Amino acid sequence: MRIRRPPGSDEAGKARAAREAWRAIFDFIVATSGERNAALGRAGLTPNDARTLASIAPIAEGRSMRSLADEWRCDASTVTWIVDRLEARGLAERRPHPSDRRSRLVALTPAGKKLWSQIERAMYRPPKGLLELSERDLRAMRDAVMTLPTESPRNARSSRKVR
Amino acid sequence: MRIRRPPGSDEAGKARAAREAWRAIFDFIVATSGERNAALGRAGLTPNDARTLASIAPIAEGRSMRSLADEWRCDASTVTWIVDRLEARGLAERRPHPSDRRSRLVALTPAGKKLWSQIERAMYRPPKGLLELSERDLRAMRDAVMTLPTESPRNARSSRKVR
DNA sequence: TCCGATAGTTGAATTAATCCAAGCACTTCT
DNA sequence: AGAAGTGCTTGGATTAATTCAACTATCGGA
Repeated sequence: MRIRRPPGSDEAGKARAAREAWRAIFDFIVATSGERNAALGRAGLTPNDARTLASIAPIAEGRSMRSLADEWRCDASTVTWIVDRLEARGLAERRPHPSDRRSRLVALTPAGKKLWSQIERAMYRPPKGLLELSERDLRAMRDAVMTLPTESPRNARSSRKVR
Repeated sequence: MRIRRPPGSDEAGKARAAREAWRAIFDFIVATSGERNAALGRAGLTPNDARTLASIAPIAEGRSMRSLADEWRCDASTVTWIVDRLEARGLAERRPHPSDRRSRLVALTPAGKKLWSQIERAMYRPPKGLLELSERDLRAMRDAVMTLPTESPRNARSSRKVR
């Protein structure tokens, strides 16, 4: 039995386009992940380290350990361990919280900021394969993809007050 | 000093479109990676396990340990360890190589195939945010992105004969 | 002023992932 | 046939990541 589709846009068509687009993107991401991981490795960072830098970098004053544990849904002691490592390498530092003496704010050191900006540049460099697309396609893609919801992982959905 | 650009399409514009597109895609991937990792976790798989399943699944007869070590650029004993784990869970099995008795072919068991097909489905399900795009944008994106070079990581660039 | 929550650390334990060195079994080259 | 090379496993070691339990210091409400 054939389904009669309305002449304009139909949901099935949209879902199908999304599915096909996502599949292609996902495969491309997987295919190019090697380059990015290698870049991290060259910088002496684990993927975890990179995630940590990414979480800390946007907030210059620093973020509490607690807020990191909430964002990553891990035990507080895991954060202690992760930050210890970064601190030992001079990439991050603990600062006193201005109003709560229990809390410590984790912020990047100048060295940490510098390294992170390098990493960021490497991650944001389009993989070579992308440049094989036509300019027309790239523009269309850019216009579409730039309207994607950002939903920063930083603004975590938590009942606790973050920061 | 201004650069005079040809009237039609210019390289700088293309590079810029690529850069902006990639950045948006990359951010989206990062923002949605939590869901996918959670799906893996629910299946009791590490990211590494998933990579392994993905490497083995496409070749029904099985792949030699050596070819996996080459693909992942790791020590042979690491592959032994990884396959041991999968085998202990009944997801993969070692079979004799038909012509070289030193070699063993690693293949998925029926349970492994089943689990992998579930994982694959979960990975290829478009994240909710993607559906917020208009059908028009999704189609444009799909059409662009489907011409992306696949460059399967399976056909590794190695001087050794793989398989 | 207490007392219960909260922030963070420490110590001990576990699991994943990885390497290297040795060794065995088998293949291939001369 | 012998020697050299290849495929894989074992044993030992290391590092990353993570948890839980116990503890200290501090905050905040009744």
